Amino acid sequence: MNLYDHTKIEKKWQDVWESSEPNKVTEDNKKPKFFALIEFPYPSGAGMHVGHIRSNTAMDIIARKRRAEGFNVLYPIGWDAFGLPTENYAIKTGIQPAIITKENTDTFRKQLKAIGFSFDWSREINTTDPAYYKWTQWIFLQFLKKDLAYKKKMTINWCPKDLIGLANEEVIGGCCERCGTKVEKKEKEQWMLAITKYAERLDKDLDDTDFLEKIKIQQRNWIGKSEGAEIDFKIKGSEDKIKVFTTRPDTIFGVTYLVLAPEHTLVEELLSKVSNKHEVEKYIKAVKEKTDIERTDAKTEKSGIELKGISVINPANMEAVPLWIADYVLADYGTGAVMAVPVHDERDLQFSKKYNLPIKEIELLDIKEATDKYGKLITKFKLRDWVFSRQRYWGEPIPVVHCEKCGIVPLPESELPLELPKVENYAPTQNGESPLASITDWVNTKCPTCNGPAKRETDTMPNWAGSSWYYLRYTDPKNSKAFADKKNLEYWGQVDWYNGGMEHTTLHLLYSRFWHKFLFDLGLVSNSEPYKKRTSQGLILAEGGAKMSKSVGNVINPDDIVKVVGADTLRVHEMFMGPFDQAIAWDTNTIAGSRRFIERVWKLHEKVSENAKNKKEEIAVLVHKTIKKVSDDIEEMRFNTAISSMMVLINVLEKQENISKHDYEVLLKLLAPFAPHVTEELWKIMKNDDSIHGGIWPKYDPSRLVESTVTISVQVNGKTRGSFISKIDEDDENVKKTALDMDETKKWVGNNAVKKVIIIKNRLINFVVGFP
RNA sequence: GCUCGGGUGGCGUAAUUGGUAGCCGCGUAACACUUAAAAUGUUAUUUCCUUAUGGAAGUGUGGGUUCGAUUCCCGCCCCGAGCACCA
Repeated sequence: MNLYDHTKIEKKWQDVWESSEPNKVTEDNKKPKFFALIEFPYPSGAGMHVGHIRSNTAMDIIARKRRAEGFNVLYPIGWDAFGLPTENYAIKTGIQPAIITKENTDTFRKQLKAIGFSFDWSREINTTDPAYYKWTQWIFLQFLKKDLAYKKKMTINWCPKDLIGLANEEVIGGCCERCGTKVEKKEKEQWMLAITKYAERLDKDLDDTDFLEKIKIQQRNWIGKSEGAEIDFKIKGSEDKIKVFTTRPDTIFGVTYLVLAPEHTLVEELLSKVSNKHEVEKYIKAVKEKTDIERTDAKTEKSGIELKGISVINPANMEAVPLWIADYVLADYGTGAVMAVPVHDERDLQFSKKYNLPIKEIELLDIKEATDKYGKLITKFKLRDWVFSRQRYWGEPIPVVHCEKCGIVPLPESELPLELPKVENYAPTQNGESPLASITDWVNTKCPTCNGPAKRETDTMPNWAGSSWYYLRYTDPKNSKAFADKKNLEYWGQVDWYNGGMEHTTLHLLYSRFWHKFLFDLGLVSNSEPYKKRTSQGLILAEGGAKMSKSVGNVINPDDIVKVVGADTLRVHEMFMGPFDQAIAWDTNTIAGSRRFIERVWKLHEKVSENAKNKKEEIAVLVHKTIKKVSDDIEEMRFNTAISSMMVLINVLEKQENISKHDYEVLLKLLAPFAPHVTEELWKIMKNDDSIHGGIWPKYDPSRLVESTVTISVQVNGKTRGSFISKIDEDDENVKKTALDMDETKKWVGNNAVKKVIIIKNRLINFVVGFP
């Protein structure tokens, strides 16, 4: 018989699928729909990562199973292609980012096709395609119309190496997420999106989703909803009040001083009345010079200064307490002012000790009563508005102009897409302007309203923009009249299952939920949540457990693996390595096991016999059990144990003299989503005309999951001393009698009195005896 | 510090959710096939004591509940991820 030749088989079927497009879907109302989604990749120059394969294969298995279950499955793919690495490469080489992107997507497409994913390639999208980003810009204009996009002068996180402003989410431990450089502060006018307006719903609506619990928790922590009281403290001898926010109004009698953030708007007003004005000004200046990291690190010692000559009145006991400003109070959370209760707050305690402020012991009030009596109930969020500007070239141009007369004027929708102009030099400028600023004939334009001279906005959008709505575009990727046709949006509805990385939980996942809710409010989509279910895969680390990185040189190239053992083996291996949701170190040596498994499946077809005489109950039961196990495990993403159970089955089948066509084909069907090429080939060898991937998912008979005999374990005082084979559901008395007859039982029970007998049906019997 | 995970053979892991701990795979050893090697197949493989037989210990650690605990409860130690002066 012929040997298993993965190169030949995989090439053969990939060619067939390329021309016949079996996974191209249309909106077919006769079938239930299933929308499977993976995060579309950023087509980096490094090519595909084995981590992509882990996520893609998992959803591919689910998509293929759903097809076999009769669903109309949309499993699309595209490119999230705007971004810094491409731009930096362009700066270095002078090659246009669009050309680099084209090369990279070509490579990725080729690599993905070589793994045999069942994507609908006819719906491929690319965020850098003007026909696509036309609609990203269009959605931005809708935000602008609803005043949810606005410009704000603010201190931004500035990366001095990448010369770019970063969103809070992109600052990791005070450093740039991309290059690790320490982030600095810079004053800049920025475009903002008012995600905080949606904070309440983004938090609450998680209740209705089927996201993994840890994903919900992480989003909730990020949104940071907290309920507390807003309480007014009057400034003594003035009508002015200071509003503080506290979650502990019950501690109000313990207030010994009040603290304002150094940036609090009241500070400037109060300065004239302060007796130590000079010192206070000096202190504020010093704080502002500190970087965010120095300022917000909980470990650095707190500092502050008293506003001498000013005191505030505690509304609970009318006591006058001093007013301070301190760097541990944040201007942009709550009201920027806190009441300090050293007995109940660790930070206030530290501060009090440092500056010798009094510490007052108190009895707590009822939290509800205190809120009603002294203030009002209020909800605050940690979530901040989204900094939406980037001073870079390779992003969607923000479609507005600045007119001297009319101010900020949105481009008319008819002028979309506003395409990126070709430039010579992609490098950002030292003064923080986008490279677009230097293209004067593009920048200088006419105001759409008054026709007078105007300048185009030169900031571009962050690369989270295009990915905030891409799944909607898949439903109707070529539409030029709308971002997608209403009918298609309705047909595909919510994404049924979205798998991706945990690192996107507080960025992409939250941003896209926000955009979706906005579109829902405009009546453009019919669900308020984009994703029904969200799961995530664990990282694949390099051998030894370090992160894979190009600079360390420990990156595994999937092409090399495919060449040697084939795509089917690589897919099975990545699913078999370990639990899907846990990080795991790559180990090239163990691939041999997955390869052997596929070779054994291949070889087994020689044992298939039309008149196989195996009517063994043991095998029939095992086949039913395996169908159940594999089916259930795929739903729970326990791919490792699904494969393990197929291995158990083949270990038994191999030992038979011959096997039935039926049993073999069940194995092939179960394996098909994991290893689509080899199973299709074997399906044809079994003389089937149809495709294995179009067929019917195997069913099991629940009544045939157990054998007629079971092994009963015999324990004495909870220790296993022997076992025997019994009829299933044997009468307790008979089980007891058999067990007592055994030599092992006699030996361990001895002459001791049996105090108690515990029988677990079909599993064990335990004799509890008194010790001598 | 807070919030989530996790700790089981030489290694990756599994365990019907309280019921024979170690399935499946890797590796290792011996044997078969071979002139030989590779591949493949067979057998063994938690550790310790024991000639076999047979014992004992054993799921990070210390307690507890139970006839019985990897699983449940309490305390502690390590590892990973996320957040972090959020009042």
